[in-house]
Amino acid sequence: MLERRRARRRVTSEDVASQAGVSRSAVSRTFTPGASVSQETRDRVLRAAKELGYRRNALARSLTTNSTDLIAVVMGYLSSQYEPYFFGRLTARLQRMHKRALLVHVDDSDEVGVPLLEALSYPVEGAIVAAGSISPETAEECMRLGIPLVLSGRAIEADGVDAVCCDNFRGAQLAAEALVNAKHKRIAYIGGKATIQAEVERSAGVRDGLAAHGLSLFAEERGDFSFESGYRTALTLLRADQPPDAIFCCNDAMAMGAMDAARHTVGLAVPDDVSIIGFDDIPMAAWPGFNLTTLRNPVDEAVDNILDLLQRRIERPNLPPVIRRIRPVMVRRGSAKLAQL
Amino acid sequence: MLERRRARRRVTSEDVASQAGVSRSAVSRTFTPGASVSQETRDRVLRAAKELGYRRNALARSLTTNSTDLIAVVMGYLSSQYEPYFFGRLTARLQRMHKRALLVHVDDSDEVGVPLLEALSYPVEGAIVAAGSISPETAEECMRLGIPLVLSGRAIEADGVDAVCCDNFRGAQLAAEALVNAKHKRIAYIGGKATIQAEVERSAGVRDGLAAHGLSLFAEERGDFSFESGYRTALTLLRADQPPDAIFCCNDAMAMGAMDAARHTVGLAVPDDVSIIGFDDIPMAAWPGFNLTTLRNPVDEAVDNILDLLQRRIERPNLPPVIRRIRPVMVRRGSAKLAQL
DNA sequence: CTGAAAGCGCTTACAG
DNA sequence: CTGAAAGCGCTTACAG
Repeated sequence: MLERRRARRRVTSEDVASQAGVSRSAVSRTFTPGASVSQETRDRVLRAAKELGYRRNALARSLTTNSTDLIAVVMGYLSSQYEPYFFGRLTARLQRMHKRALLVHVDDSDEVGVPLLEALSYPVEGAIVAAGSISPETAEECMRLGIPLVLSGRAIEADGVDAVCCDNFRGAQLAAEALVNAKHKRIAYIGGKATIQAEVERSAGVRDGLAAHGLSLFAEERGDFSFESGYRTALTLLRADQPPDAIFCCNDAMAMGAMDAARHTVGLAVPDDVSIIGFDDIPMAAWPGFNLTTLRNPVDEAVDNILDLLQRRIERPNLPPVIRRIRPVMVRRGSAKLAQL
Repeated sequence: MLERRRARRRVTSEDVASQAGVSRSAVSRTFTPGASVSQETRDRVLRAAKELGYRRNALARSLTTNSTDLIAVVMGYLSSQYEPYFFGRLTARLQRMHKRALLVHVDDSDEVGVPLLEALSYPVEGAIVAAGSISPETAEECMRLGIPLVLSGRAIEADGVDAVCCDNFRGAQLAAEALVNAKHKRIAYIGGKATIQAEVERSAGVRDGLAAHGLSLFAEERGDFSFESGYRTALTLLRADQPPDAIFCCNDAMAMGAMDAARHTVGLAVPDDVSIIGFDDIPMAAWPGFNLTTLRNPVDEAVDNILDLLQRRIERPNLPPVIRRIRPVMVRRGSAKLAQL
């Protein structure tokens, strides 16, 4: 019975101190790199700590050191193929930096305000927003609380808020140019949800790329970034009297849906009858069945930049806000007929 | 300049108290549901809190209440398609229970010991292990620290450790039976990494299901759960002099790889030339291009059970350990010729 | 209903 | 190098 109650109460530095016959200060010092403790004291403390199973309480510690190593990370359902890939990298890197991710879940298109602010009752050192949308008011509130904010894939103009985004406009321009150079004449676009920044920018980019050659979009549909929506909208495009000879899709999942529609349902060859280009270069894009030509949205580079900006702003909270744009690169695989380089 | 310094220091209950002209106790009470405060005091505190942008510090609070609402969650790179799906659900549910996930990242096949134990310096109320492997020693250590542990998809025998797993053996049996009933004669198996529990159990199950009808595996290959490995090993099977007429794969990703190999590379029709069955029923299995027949590993049911067990053990730490098995269900789509039900 | 005080588990000047 | 003491931001008996 005694055993049981003992198991439940966490061992404290006081326990270790009395077991080792030293003060709590000595215990604290042995676990603080660089603090001055004699070898003998240190050994006794270490021994006692081991016997008792002591682990210092990071929270109690943070109360005095004022550093928690906690970073709030806002994520959604990870339902796209891109998100989990990004997220896995991000959390791995965070851990390597000895920071801990405190998760905030938001339904994908919700404003992050309430759940994020709730999470901020834990004294995090910063927050990374990689899902949902964030209002200027929420950003302002974080600023007031002194919590540095870094947005991923979404940018707003606000003091103390940094962002890293793919250069979506440029990427879509590249896709349009490559398609035009390969003599495609009827270039269609399948967009994502109109409220999402990536859609706005990619949509503008493809139009701009076409306009530079005196062309405009031959046809256009709107999906919701899901495979299914790519499949469905591609069907509409490909069954028209005049089908497109190329489709640029706002993300890879929709591009894959479009490939499926062309090949399995309409009976068209890709890329011989229709070229298809996606965006993101998720791992699945390289699968032989898809072998998708796409614009790579470089995950590691994005993660590096996010962490770098966060660090910077933790150290110097009053820096002017920055938006870093990551250059996408064209990955040529088999789903589009493109001119030789 | 003063402004700046003010922004950096977090507003405390002391600040609110003096602004409102009340004691810290009063502040604490207004934020503690059910505590007795007069309406007037409450109003003044609320007003002051709002003006100052006060948010009570969950960590400082936890020091006295002894409850942090923090749950450590061990995850990997989310590289399979199943993991992010599972993980998104888990964190959503956790948040709805007003628990916060503290993330622990492990490289997928590593032992979780070091990173998990490090995370436990934060006073979490429990831990969920959904990636990596866990040694009895690590489990024992968690037990000593009084941290309830629930494993997902992996089971070990240890006091104070609960687990929820798919009934993999049963699922694989079902696949074997369905294939035999549909008169397949040459049934092959593509396994996953031999060290993973799901592989061990699914492999045993398919053999058992076959043996019940006097059959045994016609051929066998080993992949690593990735699409690529399914593709590669299926190629070997299908290019043999005597190819199988059915392939059961240890997970959906490999089954999709096998489908791709059959259709795009070898030129075989699925299911007319070869039936293919996967395991898990990841969202992608339903995509038209795959339309994969598979065993559903029910995510929501798993999550419910994990959370239920965790709750139970937090309340009653000394309960005997339990392993809950979730029944998989056969999802009949188009990738396998099966007998009518 | 309210406030002064003790306490949660730690760290860090301070004095020795 | 070491320990006693104060303090981090909160909560909770206790007394009024």
